[in-house]
Amino acid sequence: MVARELRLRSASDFDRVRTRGRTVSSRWFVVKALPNDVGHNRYGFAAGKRFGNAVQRNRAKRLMREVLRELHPHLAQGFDIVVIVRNNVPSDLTYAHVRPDIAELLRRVGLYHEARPCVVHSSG
RNA sequence: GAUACCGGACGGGCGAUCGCUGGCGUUGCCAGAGGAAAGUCCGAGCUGCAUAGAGCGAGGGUGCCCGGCGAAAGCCGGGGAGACGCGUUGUCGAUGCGCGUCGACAGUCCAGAUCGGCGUGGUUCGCCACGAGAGCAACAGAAACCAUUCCGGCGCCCCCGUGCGCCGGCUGAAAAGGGCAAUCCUCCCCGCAGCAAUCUCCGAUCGAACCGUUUGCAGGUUGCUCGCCAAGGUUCGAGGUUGAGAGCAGGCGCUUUGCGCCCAGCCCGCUCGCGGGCUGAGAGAGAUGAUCGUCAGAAACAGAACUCGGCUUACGGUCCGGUAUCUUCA
RNA sequence: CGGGGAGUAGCGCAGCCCGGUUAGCGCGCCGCGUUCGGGACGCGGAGGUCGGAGGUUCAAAUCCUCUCUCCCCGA
Repeated sequence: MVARELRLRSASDFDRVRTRGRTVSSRWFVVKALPNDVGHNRYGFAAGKRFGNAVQRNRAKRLMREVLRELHPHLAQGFDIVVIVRNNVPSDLTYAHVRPDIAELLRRVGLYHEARPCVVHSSG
């Protein structure tokens, strides 16, 4: 989980990032990023109604939050970032599947520069 | 012992590191989703609106009997009308009996009666009132709901026909005795809406009242004066936002860093109904997660959103009880 | 989270309230005719678990219960 100051809180913030932010996507996730004037990053997570029931939507959001919690110290600051899970993701998803996918998307959007992308992360 | 079905209980435990939400005495400590939290099918609390009482109308209500629990919904136990299946009286049918499964079933008994029984409601416990109607049944069949006479047989009127009476018949769910109230209706019961309810505070904005003094370049109304308007200030009211708080997290009260009483669960003591101790989720883009170790272990359905009591639906695995079948041993 | 509505042929809809004949209409589809050919037109035809399961009834698209999917509204 991410601390409250680092979360996107209002619907207007979400709409601004979703309409004007830069978008990259993979088979399972969509990442949108937009510079802000707060001085640090803020994160928002979304799972649509068609993704599954409440348990499956909460599960997906928690996995996304966990990935962003770990990657947050290594990211460029000053952006609002929205991570959206797509509806075709299998329901037996685990952290080991989610983390490389989102890290690759953040690298492609230019916020994440990992020295050796294939190495096992230290906090495992 | 195995398999299947039915009913009930449990709904992973312990440990390590990182992280989240709330509280507190804040380098930390404590607490932190369910049996269904779900569907929203019922009933209550709570809140706002409406409302004298009563009646009429609309809409809704799974409604046998007895006993128990409950605030109510409803649940538990027993019994009955009735339905279906199996067995049995040689077979088929009818009927009777036995067993099993079910049993959302009010609107009556009696040939009839202003009487009586029974049921419902009211009651001053003496008794009183009410228990009334309508509709539907395709196709087939002679005939389908105040019955009827198509066919055959028998009997009677002297004989035939006609007629009358009795018996039988194909059809159909049902053939004169009823069926349907998960048809209308009658009896009985029910105010409407819901925490995105509702209440409080702050802001934009709007309205009303009052103030608006002296000097000087100082808004508009004719150049000036007065007056009026505008700007500004104060008070009151309206308004109700992507705002804040309450509702809201065991409850209530008080002399409010706390104390007292009460409620529920668990544990302990025991003089056996009392005493003591511990515990009580409360978010607001919405808190329970991640990586591992271990136990035989990769486990289903599934996430609190105002609260509580039920109903229904979903569910891997383990344990307990019952029934049926098979196998082994005695 | 709360409150409502709808599922019927490939598509859009009737029928449901008040149960009973073959579940009907328009567009679409198929075949034939017409035309040099196509369209239009005319004739004929196919296509339906009435979202799913259970119940009431002699009989259910219709009545009752449960369930699935979709849509709308409420700060």
